[in-house]
Amino acid sequence: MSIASKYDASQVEDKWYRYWMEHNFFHSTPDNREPYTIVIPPPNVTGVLHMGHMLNNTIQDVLIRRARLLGKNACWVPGTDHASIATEAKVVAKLADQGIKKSDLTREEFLKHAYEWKDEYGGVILEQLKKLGASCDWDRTAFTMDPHMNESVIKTFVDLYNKGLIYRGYRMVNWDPEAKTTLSDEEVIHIEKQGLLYYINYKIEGSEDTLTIATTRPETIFGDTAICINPNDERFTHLKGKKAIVPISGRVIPIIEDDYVDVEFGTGCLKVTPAHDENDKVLGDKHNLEVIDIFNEDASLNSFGLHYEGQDRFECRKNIKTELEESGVLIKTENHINKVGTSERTKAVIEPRLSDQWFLKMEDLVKPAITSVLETGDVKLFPKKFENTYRHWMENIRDWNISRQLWWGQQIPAYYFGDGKEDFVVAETIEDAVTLSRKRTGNETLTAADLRQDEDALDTWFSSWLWPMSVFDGVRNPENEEFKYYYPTNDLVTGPDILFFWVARMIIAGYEYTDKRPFENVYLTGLVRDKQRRKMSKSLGNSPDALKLIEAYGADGVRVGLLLSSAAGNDLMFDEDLCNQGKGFVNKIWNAFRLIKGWDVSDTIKQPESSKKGLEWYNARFQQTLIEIEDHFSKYRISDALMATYKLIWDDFCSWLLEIAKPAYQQPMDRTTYNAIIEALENNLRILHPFAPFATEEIWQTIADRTPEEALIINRWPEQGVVNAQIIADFDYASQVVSGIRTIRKSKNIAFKDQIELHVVSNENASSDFDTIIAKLGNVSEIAFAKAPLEGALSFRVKSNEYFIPLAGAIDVEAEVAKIEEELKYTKGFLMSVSKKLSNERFVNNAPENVVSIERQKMADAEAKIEALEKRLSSLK
RNA sequence: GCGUCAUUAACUCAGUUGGUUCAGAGUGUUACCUUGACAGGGUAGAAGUCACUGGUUCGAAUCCAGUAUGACGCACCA
Repeated sequence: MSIASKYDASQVEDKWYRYWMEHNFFHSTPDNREPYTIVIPPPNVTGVLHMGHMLNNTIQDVLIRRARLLGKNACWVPGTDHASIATEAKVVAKLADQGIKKSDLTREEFLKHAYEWKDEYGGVILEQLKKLGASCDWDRTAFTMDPHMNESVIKTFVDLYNKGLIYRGYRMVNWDPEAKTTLSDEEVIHIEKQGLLYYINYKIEGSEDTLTIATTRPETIFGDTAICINPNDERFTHLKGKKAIVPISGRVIPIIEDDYVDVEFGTGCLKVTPAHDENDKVLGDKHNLEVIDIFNEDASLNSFGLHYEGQDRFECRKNIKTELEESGVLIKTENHINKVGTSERTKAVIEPRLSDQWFLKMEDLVKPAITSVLETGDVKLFPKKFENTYRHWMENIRDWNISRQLWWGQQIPAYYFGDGKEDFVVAETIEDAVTLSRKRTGNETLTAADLRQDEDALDTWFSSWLWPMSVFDGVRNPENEEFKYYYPTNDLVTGPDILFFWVARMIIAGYEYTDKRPFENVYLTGLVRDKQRRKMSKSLGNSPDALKLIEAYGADGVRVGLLLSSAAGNDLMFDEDLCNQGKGFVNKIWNAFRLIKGWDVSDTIKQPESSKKGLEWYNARFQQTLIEIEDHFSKYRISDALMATYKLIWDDFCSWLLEIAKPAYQQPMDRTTYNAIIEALENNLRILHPFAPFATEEIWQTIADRTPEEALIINRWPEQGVVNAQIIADFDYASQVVSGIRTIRKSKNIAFKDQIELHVVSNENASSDFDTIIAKLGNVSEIAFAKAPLEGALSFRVKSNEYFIPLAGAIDVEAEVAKIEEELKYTKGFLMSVSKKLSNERFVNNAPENVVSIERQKMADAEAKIEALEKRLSSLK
């Protein structure tokens, strides 16, 4: 059989993915094994796969595949969320292309379009995950607006309302004029923007005097209902009790006093616009000011804006500047940097706006979520540094605005039976609402037709915070078998950017509804950045096309590349070279397999000693690495686990073991060694499988014909044995001897095919177990023991052992002397520092015993080496 | 403004209770090596004042304080 010298992922990956799917290996049903569960952070239906998804889904797949190999019942639940704002915007835009306005549609008609859109595009990202190799249980694919998920959300809302935790309030909220909806505080991103500070004169009523205010938003003067000064500000005592006249509108407003005003800032006179500023609203409430809302829902001016009616706020700002200038009341403008709230989704500048919204009281709900993460460790964050951020948010939490003025999402189950603000009931179904309304009103003739459901939908996160429960139907049926089996889930892998949006809220919901954590460990990945350290994002266009990367490097290559340099929680500077390295690694093990497969095997020859010893050593190294990997995984140091695997396979297996075992050209190999090498390769495939699932399965299945039950994906993780540390140390010593030989060959241009002799003056009592290996790898005809240094030979030393390679002629005594003198100098310096340490009484008395004895050993080693070097030197002179 | 985290080789990063020849890895780079697994390879080498300044200690990349730079989070004064 001929095997390609280059591994071609494109020929392999789809084949095995199909095979795994056909045999249902990703599917999980409850049984008596220990469950291991992950729920995917549901990507939103408008999304396409980007680097962040690639990273965190690769990590999840590594964890799931490893759990599967460890014999656990691994269940990875995939799905998507409905992303109300983003999706509604897409659907509105698509309809606009077809000449349809949302306002011309009924809610039902709009939702029909939205579902059509979702059915067409909503699954794209999940299909892309398959290319990456994600072994999700696709039969369980969930969507936050599936009927049973909707029911769970509504049930939760009603329950929280009945507990008195949800209330309706008239508040200043964050209004996104583009999406025409409110946002929660978490959805607002503050960005520094260069703006202007406008200084504007207001006339004082009944006098020719003026006062000057400073504002960043001159267009809001139409909403001014007071001027506020600090009562202690002596500059303005003459203004007390007077009234001011707003420019343009000519409205007369009171001058009020409040020490909220900062004397230092601006002019010391503050215009108060209660409808359009949170702090002004507070002032307004305190001083009983009128509230004038000057904006429409798209942030254009309404009739209070007079001749600016209909203009956008920013357009108006420009125009009003001109008018104020012309009328001479605009004194000056200054550059001013201020932080402006923008919408996370639409990037629109947020407009503070007063309106009726639904809120969830957070104060008591967060308590178990604080205790579990910060005190009991019931839920653990990796890396730990996020605990501080978490604490800060949790301890300063504000009530959550959960209503959105959108149609795409779960409609709020509040039903109005009258025009009063309090004339509503909250119920899971319209039937219940009717019953409740009859009770409230005493009107027994009331029917569903008399009720009007609240127009608003719920925040998408109000669905996804239930995710770990609702995907197993645990909200509606907490006693169902699956929920009891899979919940609490084990690990959650996500980006730190949704720590509050999602992770914290899931923890809150988990404890509120099950009294249990929703998951045990939260692994927060870093952000993927480009080489200029910019965050990769769709809007910057600096994210490489995920599928093209997979095409170019193979899914395995991309997975390995991404993981190699992504320590937990640290940002990842993405560079395509990493994928290339991943691809190179896959190719390396492929070629190792090719080499092994190409050997002729003979049953009649005996196993060479070198192979036997080499295998003993490799097995010890393998066991040692297994422990290391285990330790890395336990700390979520995925990249370290991969690097340990990488080095084991590349350095120990390929560079050492295969070179040791390799038979001479066109010679066969003994059966014992061959079988052992295959076994070692299979073990390597087992531990590499989570990182590079496709290539490992391909090699696994090519090694031998396997039944589906024997597929690698459902095979077993190698068993942990005892590590023989001595053999590893002895081999390490031998490898230094090999390295010494190579260095000399290199420096003297002795070709490898030319055999050499090696003479040893043994001072070290080193093990001779690996002499056959030294002979083979150094192409040494004979290892001879000598009592004294050899004349006319090149030399090197390992510890205090001296090695000589006789070389006819061409020995440069002077160079040899210089080399030895340098080694001597270094070793003496080293000895000095060690003996200085040991002669320090306080060190010997205070340092732990083992540290002192290590230092003693170092001193003895150095002394022995110096002695050998000096002997050698005198023999040369 | 407050807080958190970072700063180690040309690049990306490890360094896990302060103590091995502890100053590391991978990539890159330099020199040499291609009939026989792999040039996506091999062998050997070079490369760092562990940001800076002090302190604690027998001993500091590691602990403490301050400074600088950067990232992130939170709150903001119009």
